[in-house]
Amino acid sequence: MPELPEVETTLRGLEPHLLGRRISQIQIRQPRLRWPVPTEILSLQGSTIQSLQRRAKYLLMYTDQGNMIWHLGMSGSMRILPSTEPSTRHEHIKITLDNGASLRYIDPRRFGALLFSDDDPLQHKLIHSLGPEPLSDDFNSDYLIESCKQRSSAIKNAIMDGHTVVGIGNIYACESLFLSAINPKTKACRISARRLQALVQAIKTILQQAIQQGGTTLQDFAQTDGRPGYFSQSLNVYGNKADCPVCARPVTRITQGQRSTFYCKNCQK
DNA sequence: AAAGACACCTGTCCGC
DNA sequence: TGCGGACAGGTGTCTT
Repeated sequence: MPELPEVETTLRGLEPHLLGRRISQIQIRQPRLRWPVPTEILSLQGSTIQSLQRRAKYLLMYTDQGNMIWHLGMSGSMRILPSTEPSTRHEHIKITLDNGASLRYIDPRRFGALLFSDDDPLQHKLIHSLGPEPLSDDFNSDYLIESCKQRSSAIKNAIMDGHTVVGIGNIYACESLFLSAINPKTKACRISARRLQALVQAIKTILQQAIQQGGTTLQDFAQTDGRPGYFSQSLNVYGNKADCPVCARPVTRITQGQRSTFYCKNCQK
């Protein structure tokens, strides 16, 4: 999916089009997403969108009649289009606004979700027990050192676990470990405090840069205006497309937790 | 509590 | 060209 920078990019693209707008119609073209789209969503027709928020990789939409919790899964994206624009093959949800614009949810693999929340979406069972936001002050070296102390798993798996820190998926895990020169296979509990501090900094730097570039597009992701995410050009190891930019040796691909890991054996010890 | 495997689904790419 | 298999941004759930 869409990792944190792609969800943040989506939120920023949507905000100016949605805030204060009244929802005139909600069409569920394909209810079979990761979970069936609840029919309560339709009760938001006629409501006014008051605010948007991102928590982890969830996009929260608050209206005066209830809230929506969105997740983009592996291949989801959102676009703003004129309501007259025809729907395409994998467009599963269409929300028509009172000004002739519309929000479209597109997701070829259908691993994404749209859920309804009567009360505080931050207290939803999928969300309430998640770890800190990586760009917040709560995610700092003291915190990461403490949470790695007892962990026997590889550091890459540890930072992709949403109970440690949210928002980091396969791409940004690989890129952060490259930037901090840490071998992804190293057990979390065996990494020095100094190096974990460097990792915290690397994560914050990479995510901020990716947000500035509008995220990373591999196949499906697009910004809300249809442009791709330009951080793809800044990837150092993910995708194995080129040699290591530091030492020029080939990038290595291994499998960890059924996901591909890309790293430089020479630079990441 | 923690770690690992599996499932969900569609599309693309590569080798034969 | 066609077909089979591997692989793809995530994460809840089940099993050890």
